[in-house]
Amino acid sequence: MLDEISELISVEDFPTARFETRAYKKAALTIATLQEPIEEVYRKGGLAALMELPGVGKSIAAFIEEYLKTGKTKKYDSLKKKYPIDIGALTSIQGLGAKRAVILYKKLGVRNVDDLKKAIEQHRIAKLEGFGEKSEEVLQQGLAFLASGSDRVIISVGLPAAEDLIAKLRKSGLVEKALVAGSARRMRETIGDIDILVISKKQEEVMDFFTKLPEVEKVIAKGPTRSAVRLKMGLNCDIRVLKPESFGAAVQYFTGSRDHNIEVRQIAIDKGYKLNEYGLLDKKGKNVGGIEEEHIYEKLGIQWMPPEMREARGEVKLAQQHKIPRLVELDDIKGDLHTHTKESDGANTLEEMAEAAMKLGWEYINNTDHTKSEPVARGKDDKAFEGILKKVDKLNEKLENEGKKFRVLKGAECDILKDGSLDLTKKTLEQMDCVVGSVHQNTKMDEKQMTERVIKALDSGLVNVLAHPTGRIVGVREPFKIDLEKVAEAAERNNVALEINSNQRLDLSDTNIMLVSKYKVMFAIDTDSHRTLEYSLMRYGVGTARRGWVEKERVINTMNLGKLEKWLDG
DNA sequence: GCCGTTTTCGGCCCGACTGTTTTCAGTCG
Repeated sequence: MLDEISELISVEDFPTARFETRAYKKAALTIATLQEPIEEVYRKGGLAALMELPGVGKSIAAFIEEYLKTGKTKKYDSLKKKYPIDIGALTSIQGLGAKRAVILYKKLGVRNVDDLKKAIEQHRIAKLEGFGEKSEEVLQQGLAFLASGSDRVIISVGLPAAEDLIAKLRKSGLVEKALVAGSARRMRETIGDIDILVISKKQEEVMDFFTKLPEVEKVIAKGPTRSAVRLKMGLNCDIRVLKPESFGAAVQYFTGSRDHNIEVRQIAIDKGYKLNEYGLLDKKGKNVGGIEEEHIYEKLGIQWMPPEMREARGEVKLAQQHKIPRLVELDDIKGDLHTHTKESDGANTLEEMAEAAMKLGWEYINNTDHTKSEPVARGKDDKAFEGILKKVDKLNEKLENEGKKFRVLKGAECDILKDGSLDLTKKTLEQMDCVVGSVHQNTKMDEKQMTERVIKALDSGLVNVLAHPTGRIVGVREPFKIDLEKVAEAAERNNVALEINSNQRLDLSDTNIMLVSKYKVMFAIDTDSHRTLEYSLMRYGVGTARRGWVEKERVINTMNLGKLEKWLDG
């Protein structure tokens, strides 16, 4: 409702309309990204608690209270009476904003997406004043795009696509510098578009080259400094050609996030500067920023921070105090504690998995085939694990004889059953170096039951890592209900590491990592690889950990083998 | 309508691109 109000006010022309639009938009965003339902906030703290929320003041707090009490609000109803249109759906169409949506309503009676479709079919839009053939075409394409259901893609798909484009730009010889900005640089779990920044003296040639790449499906906009295309893979991609002296500011600006930038820009203003994508400008309008974004932060007296942290979650304040932590890096990773082989549902042999891990410079992997309750994944019972463990011993012996400094740990991805018991006997599990416990089935239980189930497994003392603690799969499966704080408490108590799964799960997520970080809990960043190629996913787990502000010291697979073994025994 | 270690009144980001226009409004990021 707040979003709709924001849109509808934007078409009004009273003097402060554009600012009220922004105010409602901000409040809507705050509430949409709240960690708990707004009902809870109000129930706990009433009107005062509502007004504590960023962007929520007296009026909007009263609005929320009215809604929670009566299920409706006068403000919304009266605006909807004036503009009885589905403004949210209409403005979600690329190329259609609130103003023209209202014009379409007033002139043609278009109230929703279906009406718009009809108006386009009847060719009525091109004839309107202020519109034209091209406008009608743009709307038609916008509708088609909407229908195609194009959405955000997971970072492990989006970032490589962006990096391929960067590689092509560099190879073209037309650019002096090229990099990916935006949410991909921040390693957000999903990205909605790709932002590319380049320095080049050959603006026009770069744009020609880029818009004609085979990956491009359609050119949306093309100018000397900015072009936008739709890629065949379904994402939009923006490219900007910059002058060297603006590059630092542009990298900072286009990396975002938007909220982070608002905070940084405020500091610039306080210090008498003006910060935009072209530079950090002093009072005389002279650009004092530099070619690297570090210069911008430096000049503002803020410590530079990794892009993954820039989500307006307190990092700016921390940077002002020069207390930015040293986050875990891909190079810190010494091995992978969650891997599968052909033995269960993987694609490679144990030897191949070990070989590939050695090539990455890792010191160990943990061999974790599925257990018997996962027949689909060809899970193994106690008897079968006897054989598997022997195989691991044999391989380790062979590696040692060859003088290789590498170890395969004995483990399993052991199902945590419905009642919290484990899918293998104590005897089998005790022979293992590192047991990864995970919930795969009966995930629909209520929060209390699920929490107790997992805690019981952790309290068994047999589990070393809790895999994908919320069970979610990005874009596929919602997390199950579980009280992660209680789980973290149990994990701390039992010396169990919580997994940050690098595969399509990205579980724990960045915000969940932050949630459990108040406990002295350790993490394991795993790839859950089912083939050697999936080891490359490790960077996304590390990225997610970094988004949760995780330091190297909190990650057990940054330890060398000796230290890790000690930790596992402890 | 929100916000405030310089302000409780007076600010609030702004430039690029496009289409429909003869100088600009709408949309987007």
